[in-house]
Amino acid sequence: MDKGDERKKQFLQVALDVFIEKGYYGTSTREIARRAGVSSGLLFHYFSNKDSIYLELVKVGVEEMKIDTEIAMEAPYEYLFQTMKKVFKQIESNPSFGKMFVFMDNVQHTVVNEKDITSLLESADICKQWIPIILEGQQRGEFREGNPHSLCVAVFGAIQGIAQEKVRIPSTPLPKTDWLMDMIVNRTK
Amino acid sequence: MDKGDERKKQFLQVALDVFIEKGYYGTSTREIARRAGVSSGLLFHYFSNKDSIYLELVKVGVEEMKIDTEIAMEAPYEYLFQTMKKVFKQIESNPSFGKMFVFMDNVQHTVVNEKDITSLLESADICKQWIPIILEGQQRGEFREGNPHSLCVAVFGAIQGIAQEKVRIPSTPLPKTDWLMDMIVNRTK
DNA sequence: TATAAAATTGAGCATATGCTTAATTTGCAG
DNA sequence: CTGCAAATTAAGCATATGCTCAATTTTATA
Repeated sequence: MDKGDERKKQFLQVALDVFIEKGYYGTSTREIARRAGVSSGLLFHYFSNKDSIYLELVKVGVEEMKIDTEIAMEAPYEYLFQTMKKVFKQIESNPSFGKMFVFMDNVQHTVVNEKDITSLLESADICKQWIPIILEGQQRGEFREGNPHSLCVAVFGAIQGIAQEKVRIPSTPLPKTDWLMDMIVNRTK
Repeated sequence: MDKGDERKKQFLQVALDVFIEKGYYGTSTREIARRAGVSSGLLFHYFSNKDSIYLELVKVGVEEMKIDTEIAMEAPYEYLFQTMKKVFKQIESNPSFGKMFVFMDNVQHTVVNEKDITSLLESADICKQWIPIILEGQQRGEFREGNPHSLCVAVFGAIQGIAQEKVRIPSTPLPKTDWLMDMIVNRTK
């Protein structure tokens, strides 16, 4: 394994922690370097600037947030259910997955003057991905009536909230997937 | 009305906006002053330092988050339902209420080296306030079985998520209170 | 109008930040 | 061991930040 790649990965891991704790602006390149136990100059040997570290993390996050729209459209209820289950399982077993979740939430709510990031984020907008699927689920009678955007925000807000709490307090017990499904599922059927 | 109080209120309003956009560390006293249209020196005529502006906002937020435990214990379901309704109504009609909601969420997830803030936040911990009430609701059979902490995080995560989206995109339609109640209500009864 | 208090400015100090760069160390193929 | 590329450091520059303070303007009141 390339030693340089190892370093780079280490920097990204450390940067993720600091970004979560202090946000984009509160994170200094010096602190990332310090937590990695090296000089700050080395950071700029691997990354061209602070933004590029952030951007690289955002790219990873965007990739993780992407869903398979085709499969989802075939069985909205089943897909949402399985996706939630998978996400919770990952959050439980792999701390860095939860961290990435929290990070992406912060990213969404932080104004950063970098058009690369802004455009990247549009492609990671959960609502944009999910609204068509929710609509499909409603047409099939699997999901309850109501504004799909609201439903989306409620469901994923809950997931985000849970992830946040889990990262802050790792002992937080995760909810049952059914509870969240009850928010969106059509029970009148 | 005292002119000084007016200024102070203006600073707090502006600061809330910047804190939400850029977080604690990304917010500079100069930017707050600039957005208020005055020199940065004036800011320190009204506030002793940056932390004290932040702290004052946190205090307002904590006050708004407090619930009346006694009434809540008497009728958990009804209280949660009414509280949610009130919160949504306020978010819809009063933008600064929604902002404060988002701000308090950011505050919870930002590490700030100020013990005053840390201790203040403990008293504003939503889960600490709600878990006993959820337990009471479960004993009465109004709320479903399951870990109260999980239930709490799920419900309030959803509310937070909705508030976030509403502040970022004011046209976001709010969900029906019933949807969120379905997450926690006992439907087997 | 005179005067004191309050409001406001703008320059500036000490420190922190993003980033560069020349110099030094490390690791390794020949 | 030698030599060379990659890894790493440390100093430093330009700028931004939190905050102070003396000086100026505005306001109010007698």
